[in-house]
Amino acid sequence: MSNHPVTYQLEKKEKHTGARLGKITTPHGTFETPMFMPVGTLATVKTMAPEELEEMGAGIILSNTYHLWLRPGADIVEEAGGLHSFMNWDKGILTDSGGFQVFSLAHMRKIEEEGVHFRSHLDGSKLFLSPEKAINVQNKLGPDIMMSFDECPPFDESYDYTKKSVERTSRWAERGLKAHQNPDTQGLFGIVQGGGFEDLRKQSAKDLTSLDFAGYSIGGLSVGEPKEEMYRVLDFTTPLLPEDKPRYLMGVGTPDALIEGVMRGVDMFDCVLPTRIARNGTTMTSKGRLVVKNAAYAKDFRPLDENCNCYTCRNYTRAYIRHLIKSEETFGLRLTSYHNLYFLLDLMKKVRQAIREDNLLEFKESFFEEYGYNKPNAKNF
RNA sequence: GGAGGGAUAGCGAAGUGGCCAAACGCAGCGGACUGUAAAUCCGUUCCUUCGGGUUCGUAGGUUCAAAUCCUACUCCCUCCA
Repeated sequence: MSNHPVTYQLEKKEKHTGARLGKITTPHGTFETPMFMPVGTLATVKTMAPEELEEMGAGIILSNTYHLWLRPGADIVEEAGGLHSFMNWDKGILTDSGGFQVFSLAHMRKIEEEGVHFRSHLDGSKLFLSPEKAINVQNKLGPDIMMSFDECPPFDESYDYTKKSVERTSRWAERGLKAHQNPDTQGLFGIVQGGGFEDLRKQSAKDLTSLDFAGYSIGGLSVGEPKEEMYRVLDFTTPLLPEDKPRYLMGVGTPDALIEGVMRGVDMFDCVLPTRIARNGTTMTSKGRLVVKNAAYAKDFRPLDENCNCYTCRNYTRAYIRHLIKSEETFGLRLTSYHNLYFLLDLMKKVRQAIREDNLLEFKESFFEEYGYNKPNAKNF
């Protein structure tokens, strides 16, 4: 096993669950885990300044290979001195490989053993992304953590197809590892796939852990399947991953799934949900979802969340934020984005504290109760 | 005083005898959103006991049938005096 530039240090495991408290060290600092990572696809967490992300406690953010490759192009980012310099963010950066776009742009791409042929979503031009190309681009972008180029099939894909896909993703992972040019400064993660099939998840985990990745992520979840299905898969998948490396559950960002994921031994999460719903006028609060753009808040002069200490909640009211959003003022989107990110980062902070104190189950119970997950027909993420 | 144009649902605006409870846009209301083709998308907005009932400035009329044709009236706009 070589020395990776990204390392995991386990501090303790919660007494009653599989939850892990730890630290991940990257060339751009150390952050505590479990951690939620804000998503900044195009080298910006939409509407947020890096200073604000730092202020709210983000230690690492995401960006995206496919999107940056198309615009502005990997060479420009490289010439700028890499992503950190380009976007003025000196903490951790993780780039997704473009694997998710194999899923989300499914109707304009074609998968082959060599790689994936895409149609650019920007101008329709023909593109080709391979495991080597994805690594090559990420080497130029210069994130602390790079992801292997994988295929993320739909959860309800057939066993036969999923099996073929898993095997190909494993081969792609190995090819990516070989193509990696900066193993001393950038860590590369492998992505476990396999849909809802236990033996395929096992196969995928076995293939990938036989290779020396800096960390492992669990992909192919949170793609529309019921939460119980995701938890079921996590139950048998996280135990397949090495104890001494980071575990990253991709695409998860609902409060309950974050806690459930932590209890099953996950260290890192990312999700566009908090920032996307924020831009669409919805917020997460300790009392559950609050659609601040709704008429009910027109004359509500309380903060979004009376238990929140974020910049938004310390200074602005629901009525004002609703007004801004209804008026399409960008400041409104900033305020809700700030709050939602703060909410999840703060949630993870509380989760870490609960692990430290061995009372994660109690914490979960009271959080769920407050948030409204225990109510029968509660509308919540 | 004279000549012409116009009044359509919350607003703007199509429609000029039947397929019109009336296109479309906006505004309003609600919903969706999970490794971001998303500051996007979807639904809905006369009343209703869901059978139907009342609408297209107002009042009459023609017609089997009128937002659409005719008459009068009211109001608005433009031009001329």
